[in-house]
Amino acid sequence: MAEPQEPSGPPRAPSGTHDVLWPESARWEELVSRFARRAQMAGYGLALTPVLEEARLFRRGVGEASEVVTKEMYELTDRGGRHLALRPEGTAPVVRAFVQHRPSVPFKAWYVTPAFRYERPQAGRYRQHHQLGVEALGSDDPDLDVEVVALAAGFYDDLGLRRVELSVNSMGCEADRPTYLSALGRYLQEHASELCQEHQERWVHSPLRVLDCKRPQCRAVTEDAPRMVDFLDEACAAHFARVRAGLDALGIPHRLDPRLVRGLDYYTRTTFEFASPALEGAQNAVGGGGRYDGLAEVIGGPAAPGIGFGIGIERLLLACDAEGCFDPAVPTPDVFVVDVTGGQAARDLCQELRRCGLAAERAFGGRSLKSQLRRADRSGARAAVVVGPAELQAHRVQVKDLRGDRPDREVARAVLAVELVSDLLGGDAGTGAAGGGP
RNA sequence: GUGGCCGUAGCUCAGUUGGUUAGAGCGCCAGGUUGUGGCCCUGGAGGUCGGGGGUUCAAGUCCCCUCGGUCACCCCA
Repeated sequence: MAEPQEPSGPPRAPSGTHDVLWPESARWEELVSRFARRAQMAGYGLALTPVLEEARLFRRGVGEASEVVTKEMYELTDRGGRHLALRPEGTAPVVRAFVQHRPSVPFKAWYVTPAFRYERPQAGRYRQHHQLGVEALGSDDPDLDVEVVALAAGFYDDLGLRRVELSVNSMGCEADRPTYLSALGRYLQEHASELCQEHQERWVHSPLRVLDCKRPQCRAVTEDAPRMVDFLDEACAAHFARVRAGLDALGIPHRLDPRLVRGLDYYTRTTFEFASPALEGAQNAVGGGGRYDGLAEVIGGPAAPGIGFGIGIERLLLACDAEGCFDPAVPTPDVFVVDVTGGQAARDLCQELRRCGLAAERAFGGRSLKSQLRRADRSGARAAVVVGPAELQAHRVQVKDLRGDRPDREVARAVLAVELVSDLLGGDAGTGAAGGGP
């Protein structure tokens, strides 16, 4: 544990965290709203759960064996002596809420949340990153698996991503996994000397992790290792077959990856991962998830099967950049109010125009006419409303078309809002929005 | 947590073998037009050269430490 040293200079975002400011944040707004729309269309409602949870939730739920919990979790003791943790992932908290409140099933929820993992930061890997996800509890119907995977796949499609590759596997269940683990164990024992240095030591402790190892020695060994999919009992095999048939039926391309092992301990049966080959480097998983039929029980609740996924927003946006897609227009004001008579007119006009449904912007601080018009232009507003002494006197304003070549015109102040709504919003919007208190 | 590379204005970057007051483009502000934006021209503001220590007559340039970024490992979103 490093001795913390007092940083110098003004405070900055901690290592591995980052700010998202305008206009980049406009992409986040659009991204989240598209996901929300898709989730709602499929019957998922928003779930908001605390960023802080009891640390034991993750120890038990995510698992003592997972590195996410053992090496990467942000833990703290609060003033009341409670042992808490910043959520390292999104599933366990939703399952905890499900167990705590027992909503009717199937319980289908979507979320957007920060997730915290103490790792060495690099591109696409942060100590605080953000995930979009869904969880569906209370049914083990394989068609639910298909629905969940299809939701994610459709979302990638929505963003214009064309190169996202879906891998699927089945991890089996409590009944058939021991048989597989002993078969895998026997195989690894025979080939232990051929494994990479790290796994020569560790294969006994976590044999499944060897399957995930990317070093050539381990890859060579696991190429012919026993595959979980060959050890599924009848029910699990049928379940997995139905899932794959469902994906085929919906036209969702996918590839069986018998070595797909996910790093969180709770997974059973269906697991899946979306990777973007457009992303350089190792951080190319843009989403992943699976079924967790034992999780609710593990954390002390009723038996309740479930499935879900998480999508990393930062990585997803990197993938969009790499593919050159999802570049939504940054919202701009409809109208920019220029006032060289002291500011009261701008104050009042902005309020009025906004009430009528127009996005109105202005300058502050008594700037020159030239300066205000320059800002109007750079704001991207389609029109400028100019108020000078003469206009003020005559109860009129000048309207300038900033994007086209329509000549300037004078409009009576009293009818300005109506005129602009008609001009800029196509005539029908905003008419009901006027009135009401300030 | 291990190792490699990098850190100069808000942004993208120049800065010669260590050598006067550290530069450019973009952006920002103002002026060129006593009331008219974009294009153009002129000027201005803005830098503890990431931070600290050391070597030296002299450090943005060299050394050490540290912080941050980045890449690989690891892990995963």
